[in-house]
Amino acid sequence: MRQAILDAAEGLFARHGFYGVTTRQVATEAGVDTALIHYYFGAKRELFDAVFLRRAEILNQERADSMAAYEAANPGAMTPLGVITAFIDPLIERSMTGGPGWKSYFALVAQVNNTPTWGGETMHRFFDPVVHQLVDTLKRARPEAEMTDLYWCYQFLTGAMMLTLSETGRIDQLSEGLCKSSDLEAVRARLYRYCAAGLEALT
Amino acid sequence: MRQAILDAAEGLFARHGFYGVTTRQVATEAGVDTALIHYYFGAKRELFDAVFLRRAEILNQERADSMAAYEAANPGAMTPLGVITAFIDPLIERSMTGGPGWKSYFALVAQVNNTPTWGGETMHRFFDPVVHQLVDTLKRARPEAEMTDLYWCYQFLTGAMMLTLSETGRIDQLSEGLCKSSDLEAVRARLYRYCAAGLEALT
DNA sequence: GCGCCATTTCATCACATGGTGAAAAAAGCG
DNA sequence: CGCTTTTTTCACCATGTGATGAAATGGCGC
Repeated sequence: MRQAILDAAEGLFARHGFYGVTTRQVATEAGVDTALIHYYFGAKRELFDAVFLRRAEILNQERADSMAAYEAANPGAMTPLGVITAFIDPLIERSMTGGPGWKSYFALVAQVNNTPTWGGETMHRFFDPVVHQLVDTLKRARPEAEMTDLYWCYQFLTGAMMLTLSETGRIDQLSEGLCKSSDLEAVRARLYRYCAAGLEALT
Repeated sequence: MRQAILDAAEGLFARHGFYGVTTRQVATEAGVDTALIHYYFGAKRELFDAVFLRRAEILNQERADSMAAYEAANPGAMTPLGVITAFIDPLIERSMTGGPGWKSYFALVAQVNNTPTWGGETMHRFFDPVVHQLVDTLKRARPEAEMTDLYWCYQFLTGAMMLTLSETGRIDQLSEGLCKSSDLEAVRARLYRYCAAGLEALT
């Protein structure tokens, strides 16, 4: 039941945001009583945090491993493209093969990422260590780069990446079917190079 | 009063999103009665659209003019950097000198941009023409580029740009004060080159 | 002053909201 | 089986929600 509640909450929060979802909707979707949500998670916000944490832990582990593996395999010969690929690819992979729960999750993170009041603080709580690992690894790949530039690069990267992973369907409508949000192979073929080239241009 | 309501709604929607704001809060903030909101705008969603439309019109005009002026000044010698600068700079300029209302507005657009269900549709309704102008102009600057690549470039660009313009404070916390969300000159010095280099790398 | 209009306030409705405590059911265990 | 503990349901509360229609207020030409 605990997992069923998390799954239902994840999907709903992803579609309508924190305030756009009621505990009753979550309960109905999960097929349980409203009170059960409070029994397991307490207040609504704590449920949200539980949803957020569940996959964040997995993601942080995979990304840390991915970057560490890349660095170990290319001692002294790291490129920004390689580091960035190691940083992003675990997410693309999960989105492509992890099932609909992961798609919802990324849409959720994208919203939080762009939420002013508590979004920055939430991202900070769950994702800061792995981002610092990215920036530090990039610094080792390009020692002459300024830290400020690297942080800005991360900002641009995460904005582009999360919007793309959230698959809002905007690009489908805009390009009149030429591009498809769901075509993550097309993203893979472009996003990494895009971000790497941007970084090279700034350093 | 009409403007006061729009201002209050804009600030609140930007901070808490559509569902995170009640008509009563808007009324209190604007110093008017709840019923007045319905008198002027009808349903809550129509109020939201009115907020969204007010500055979208200004923005679309300025961006269209900016890109047209660039093209007129550089016949046959356009660069992606120039086109992208002409596309983004009006927003940066407004955010820097337009007052707090504009800052709220960009935070609002950033959220809508990342909203799955109705976000794509809303962006489509208000901003599609000027984006098509961007893509078409880029195509004239780089005729050999594929349209699909240009659309993806726009997707990455808008993700990076809107997250940055929403000034969530995340980069401040992440970089421990090294970078400041509010330092739009720092953004100007980096974002244009970043996006232009990304585009060149894909074409 | 007076009628006419747009604007603003007031009182209120029907319903949704997050949350709670007690009771019921199910599961673990000798 | 009996007993305890965990899990699930039920009934309910206080408050907040978007929205409405009637009444009051204000400005303005005459």
